[in-house]
Amino acid sequence: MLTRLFSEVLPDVQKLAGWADDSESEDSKTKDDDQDHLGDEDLDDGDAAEGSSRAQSEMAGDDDDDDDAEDEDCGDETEGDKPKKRGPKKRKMTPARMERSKVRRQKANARERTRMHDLNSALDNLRKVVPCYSKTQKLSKIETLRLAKNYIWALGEILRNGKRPDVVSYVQTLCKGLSQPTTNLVAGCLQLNTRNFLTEQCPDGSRFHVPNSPFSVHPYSYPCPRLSSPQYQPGSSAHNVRNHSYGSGYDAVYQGGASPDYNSPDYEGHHSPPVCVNGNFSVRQQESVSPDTDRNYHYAMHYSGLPGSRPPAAHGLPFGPSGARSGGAHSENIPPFHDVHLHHDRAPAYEELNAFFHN
DNA sequence: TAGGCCATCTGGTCCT
DNA sequence: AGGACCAGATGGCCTA
Repeated sequence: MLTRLFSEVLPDVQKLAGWADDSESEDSKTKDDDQDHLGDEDLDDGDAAEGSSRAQSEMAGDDDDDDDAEDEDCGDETEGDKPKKRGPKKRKMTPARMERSKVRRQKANARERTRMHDLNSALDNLRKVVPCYSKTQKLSKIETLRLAKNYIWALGEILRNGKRPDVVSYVQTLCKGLSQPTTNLVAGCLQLNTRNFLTEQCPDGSRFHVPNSPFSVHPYSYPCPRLSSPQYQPGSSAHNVRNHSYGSGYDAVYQGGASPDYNSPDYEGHHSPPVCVNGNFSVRQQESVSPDTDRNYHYAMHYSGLPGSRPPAAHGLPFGPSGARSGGAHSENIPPFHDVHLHHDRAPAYEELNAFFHN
């Protein structure tokens, strides 16, 4: 069920994307003006990066650890009329104390490394459950979160409307706010034939339609500036997800059509300007359409449980179209895929989603 | 070389 | 006191 997918993925995504509450902004970052304890934190020169100058300036007074005068390094004499600082006095940095501080800092560093590794692991798992996954071309962290957010939104729209969406809206929703390379990758994953968008133009030159499409497709009323833009270089960045520039993706015009109500209060999609989905489909994507892709001219959402609609065997998906999986159903157990894959056949939720898209 | 992305270190803050 | 979480700083790697 979709609700099960929500319950599995949503908490992580909410945490990762910072959805659940924006209360962190109200997190009082009031700096305690009494920072004498900083002097106790000896910086570890061994494994530390060359590091923050602020920290090095903080430790200036700790070098002579065996010095008896403890209070001078607070700079009290320079405070002038200010009262002497209260609170615990700064303690001497004996060699033993420095050693303990060093060990404590190393332990903290190790914990932080582990924590970040866990976070990255969670992101990897998230990459595997969003509609597009490439082992060789990983989505960046921010793009993964954006795509996941869009994906959840799209699924929610399906639940709310109770009917299948048109595929263009679905793709547009998925690609909302994504960079052009990521959009290319997503479109490639969905095997959305760019021919539909780039060449199937109506005589009036302003509307598109998708012939033979099983989906209801809404015409586009506005031409996409990217297609005629000098910056639009067909095939220049297809499948190049990393090291891309977000700049060029933000000046495009959203292409109207049937789409979720992005202005609805429960859609928080204004982090980035919308992208032009049409323009994001590069021609290389079109040119690189393999015979397999041509055979799967219809969108990859057609990978469903029905006979004859399985994904290409070359993908070698370990799971059958029924969504049955050996072992646990938790996303942690999803094995890696060898290349770009759809995920709609890996869980009952996908099966249900497929039902919407299947004729 | 600039810009994007990432890993890591670090200190501050909050919580138990 | 110690751990978790966070954000800033820094440097490395890669690509256009």
